[in-house]
Amino acid sequence: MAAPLPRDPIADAQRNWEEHGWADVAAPMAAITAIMRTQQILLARIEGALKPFGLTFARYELLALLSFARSGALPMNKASALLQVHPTSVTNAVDRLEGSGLVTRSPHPTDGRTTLIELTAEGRIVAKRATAVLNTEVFGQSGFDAADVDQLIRILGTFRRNAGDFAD
Amino acid sequence: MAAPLPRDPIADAQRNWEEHGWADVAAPMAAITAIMRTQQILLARIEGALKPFGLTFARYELLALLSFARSGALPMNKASALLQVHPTSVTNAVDRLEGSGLVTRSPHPTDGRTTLIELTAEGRIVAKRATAVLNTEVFGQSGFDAADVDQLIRILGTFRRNAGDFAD
DNA sequence: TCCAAACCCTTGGATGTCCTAGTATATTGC
DNA sequence: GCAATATACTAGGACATCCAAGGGTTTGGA
Repeated sequence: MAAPLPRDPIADAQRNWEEHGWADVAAPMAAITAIMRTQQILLARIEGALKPFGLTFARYELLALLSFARSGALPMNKASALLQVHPTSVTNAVDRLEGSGLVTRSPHPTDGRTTLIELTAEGRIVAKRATAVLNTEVFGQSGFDAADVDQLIRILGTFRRNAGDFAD
Repeated sequence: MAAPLPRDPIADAQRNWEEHGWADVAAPMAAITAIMRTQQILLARIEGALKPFGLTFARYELLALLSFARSGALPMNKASALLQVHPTSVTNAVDRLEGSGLVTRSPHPTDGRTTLIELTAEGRIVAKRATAVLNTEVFGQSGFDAADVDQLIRILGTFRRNAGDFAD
């Protein structure tokens, strides 16, 4: 782990923005940069917790999504839409999960264009165990207090809705 | 742009967590997932704004950092620390920026191990123009209201400090 | 009926991130 | 003064993401 910096680099950037005549957008710049950095920190924690399972976050998300589907199966395009990633990213994740024996591909019964992704028995077990570890090691120790968690859910929920993620 | 989903997939995930007996970590899970998704949306906006300049966010960050350095030059390891990315990521960014003629590498005057990255005249101009576009198209239209921006800066600042980013 | 438009998935290419190693230079301790 | 340790950067590899393009399947209007 790198030694902490003496000062917050994002606060410094905000000051730079203000001094260069961009005071009107300095705060949003700092907030957005902080989101980028926070994502990086959280992703590293998540990947670390998943490593023992041979999973990455992208693959875990797909596994978790399938485990919540009634039938344990979903069309590729549905998974792409729900995970909000490019279809090729799903292809990539399925290739690797299939290689690990955690999911299988099968043809859609009525639509020849569609491929169904299905959880294997082992995939279901791994999803359960990985979730337990993530809950304990990451989500249970997020470092956000309860009130801030609520704030984040509210603020980011509004943002995502305005960005066109969902209509709700 | 994909059509909005009928419902918020993260809120659905939160409900799933609660129904499976993980109610105690359902909210932090939702907050963290929302941060991941928000980062993805913001990154796409930023990359879109930078595309006309032939820049990516990683390269822009390095350019911006250099433009705020008094001398317009920084050692690679300093840049790595301030941008909080792996040294190899800086090597990669410098390779490409150097190829575009926006920065140059030069030996450190006293430490033979160190390489200085220096902004070229063109690099300085591009940095300035790219910043102007980002300010107008992204930071100036973040979709966060002023009060929420303050909340984000506070919440994520505390998080980053606790994560060991800075001592401040 | 039949062909064009729409849709689904995959392949190939470009980028970025990190990790592990390896090379070169500095610094430290005996 | 010299060997051991620490630091700085780069090369190569694994993954993930997106875009552009291509081939197969469906759907819908002429």
